[in-house]
This record gives sequence, structure tokens and C-alpha cells, in this order.
Amino acid sequence: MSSKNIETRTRILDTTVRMLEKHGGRGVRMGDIAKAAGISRQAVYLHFASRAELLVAATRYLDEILDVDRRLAPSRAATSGVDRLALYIECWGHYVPEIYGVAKALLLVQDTDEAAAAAWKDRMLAMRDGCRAAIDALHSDGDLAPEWTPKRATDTLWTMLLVPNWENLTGECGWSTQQYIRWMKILAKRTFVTSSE
Amino acid sequence: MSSKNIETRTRILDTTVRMLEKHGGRGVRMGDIAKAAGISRQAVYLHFASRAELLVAATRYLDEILDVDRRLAPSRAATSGVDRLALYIECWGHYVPEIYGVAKALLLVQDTDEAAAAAWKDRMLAMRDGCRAAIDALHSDGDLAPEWTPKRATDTLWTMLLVPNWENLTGECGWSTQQYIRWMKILAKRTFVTSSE
DNA sequence: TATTCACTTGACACGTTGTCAATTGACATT
DNA sequence: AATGTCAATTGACAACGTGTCAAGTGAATA
Repeated sequence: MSSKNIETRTRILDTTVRMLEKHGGRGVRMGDIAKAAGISRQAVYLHFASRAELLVAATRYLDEILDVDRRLAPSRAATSGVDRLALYIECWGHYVPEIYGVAKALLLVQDTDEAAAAAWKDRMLAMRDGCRAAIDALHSDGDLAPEWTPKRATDTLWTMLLVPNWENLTGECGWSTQQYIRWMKILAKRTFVTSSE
Repeated sequence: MSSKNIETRTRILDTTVRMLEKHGGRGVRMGDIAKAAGISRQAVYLHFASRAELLVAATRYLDEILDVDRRLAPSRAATSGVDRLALYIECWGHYVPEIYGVAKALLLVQDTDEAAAAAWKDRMLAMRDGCRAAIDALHSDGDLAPEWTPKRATDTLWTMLLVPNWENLTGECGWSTQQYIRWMKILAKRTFVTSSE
């Protein structure tokens, strides 16, 4: 694979991410991407076997650019479960709007494409790990409200943070990213943390 | 429109609902519905102009059968905001699994069909009204936790109850309907109700 | 000069939705 | 008994996007 080859591949991925972001993940066709990247539609298939594969590669590419690990560092370094939870939500709240276009596109092909569904599920399970870590930290501190088991709390936090919820709150309800972060933190704290009296 | 005409229309709707329920709203084609209803594919188009229109009609038909108003009565009759909230969640929790197939199908065509998107949005706004009523009742009782405005609490409750969350909790997390109802009640109570001391 | 390799070009198969026109068959009207 | 109506059938076809295929171009390389 020559450097020119990699160059084109990168250009395709870059164009894909930009277009999906621009159109909210909807109605972006293979031909559109090719045209925007200045190559033929078939050239795209020279690099990616299917639209679903391209979308999956685009999410990986975007994640590389966004440097998720670096972003997650503050949450991981937190000294208390309460802080860890808040910082995780903070991180996630800034992340979602940046991946939304690609995420939505991937979400939309889930019903038609097995591989895309698996790829998305994989990402969501990684996100779930972050939720579990935060809940476990809370649990270790003895701050997890007594009605929750860690598993049930993880399920609930994970579900709360899912993309469609962000979509509804910022889209239909008109919340800003800041409001989303602020209120998800409050919601999580009220829900999972033992109330101090 | 003769009675035979109505008969066929009803048979199509009935078949549609049954098939969508059976297949979780995925991969049910016009031809499949026609075949299952024992008529030609084109006959379906004699009654419904498009697949989206059929899906919309199917949700209305299902709602009629399920008699949503009757189900909602206990919640409406509640004497306290706290009860009203719990009863609303109870009602919703039993309702979602019954409409899931049709809802999912409608959800899946949202990106391609304007009318379907509008129809679904309409239903969700009706659901939002129920959420608002419960939150308002809580507010009137003075039991809405002070950090919430009614609008923000409504947005949050509404979002929490959205179908994808039910889908994730019962599907990915393996919760039963009973568990879903139980924990959504607890979640809502912890989140919105002023903690009594 | 000959080879290689990324890319182009244009044609085509596929599946699904939606449209159209001609036809059938039952039932009602006269 | 002849006529008209109307739901439904039949089969063909267009549109659209994805994905495939084969032949050709053009530049770098050996």
C-alpha cells in the first residue's frame, strides 16, 4: 500500500467525517462522499468494501483525532467516586456533539448492516465500562445509594447517557451542551449518590 | 367505501401490527404484509398510499385496540403528585412492550419519511403531556425538588421514558418489564421528589 | 521500453418502493 | 338478462442507492 494510497484513504475518511457532521449523519451517499473528496465513486470501494465499513472506519478515525484517552484522563485520575462520576459525564457531554454526525449515520444503518451494528455495540460497551468504573468508584467510597446494586446502577447510568437522550434533550428540548452536562451531573448525583445529611 | 373495503383495510392493519410485533419492527416489507393478509401487494396500496402511511395508520389502530385512555385513568385520578408520577410510569411501562414492534418500525423510517417522523413526534409530544401533567402535579404539591423547574423536569422525565431507553434496558441489560417499571419509578422518585426527612 | 498500480469510466445486477394499465369477478340496478 | 360499479388481481415498469465488473488511462518505476 503506497503512501498515495494511504493519502487517498485518509482523504476519504476526512471527507466522510466532515460531511456526516455537516448533515447530521443523514442522507450522505457514497457518491456524495466521492464527489466531495474529488474522486470517483468506485475509488471509494477500492478502499472500503461497503458503506457500513466506511462508517465504521470513520468513527475509528474520528476517535483517533479526538484523542479519547487524553480526554478521559481527568475522570480516571479523580480521587473520589463522586468526582469521577461528574468528570466522566463532563467528558462524555463534550464528546457526544463532536461525534454526533458519524454516530447517527452508524445508528441509522444498524438495522440493515450486521457489522455496523456490532461496531456500534462495541463502542457503547466501551462507554459502559466507563460508567461501571464510575459507579464502582462510588460504591467503594460507600457513596452508592443503598437501593442500587452496582450492576443496576451501571445499566441505568449507561442508558441515561445514550446518544438518543442527548439528541432529544439538545434537539427537541433545546438544551445547550452546557445545560446537558450540568443537568446530567445533577441527575446522576441525585440518582446514585447517597444523600448526605 | 363499502363494508368489504373496510374489512380489507382492517385486515391489513391487523396483519401489519401482528407482523411488526413478531419481527420487532424490522424487515417487514409491503409484500410480506400483503401475502400474510392474503391479498396482492398492490391491494395494500389501494388502501394506504405508502409504507409510512400504513405504519402511521397501524399505530393509530393499535392505540385504539389498547384503549390508552382507559389505561391512563388511574394516573389521572391520583390524589397526589407522587402517586400520579408512579402511576404514569406504571402505565407507560406496560404500554411500551405492546407497541414496541410498530414503534420501532416507525422509528426506523423516520429518516426517510417526513410524514412518519411527524407522526412519531406527535405521539411523543402527547406522551410529553403526560409527563408534564405528572411533574405539574408534583410541583403543585410542593414536592418537586427545588433544583428543578417544571419545564426542565418535564424534559428530563420525558427523555428518560423514551423508547430507546426501554429498548436498551430490557434488551441489552436484560431487565424484565417489571424491573423496568420498578426502577424507573425509583429513579423518578429519587430524581424529582423532594427527599422527606 | 515495459510493468505496475491507483484510479477512472460506463455499464449493469439487485432489492424495495411506488406507479400504471388492462383484466377479473362479484354484486346491485335497471 | 344486460349493464355498471368497484374492489382486487396481474404483470410490467421506473426510480433510487448499493455494490460489482471489465476495460482503459496515466504516472511512477524498473
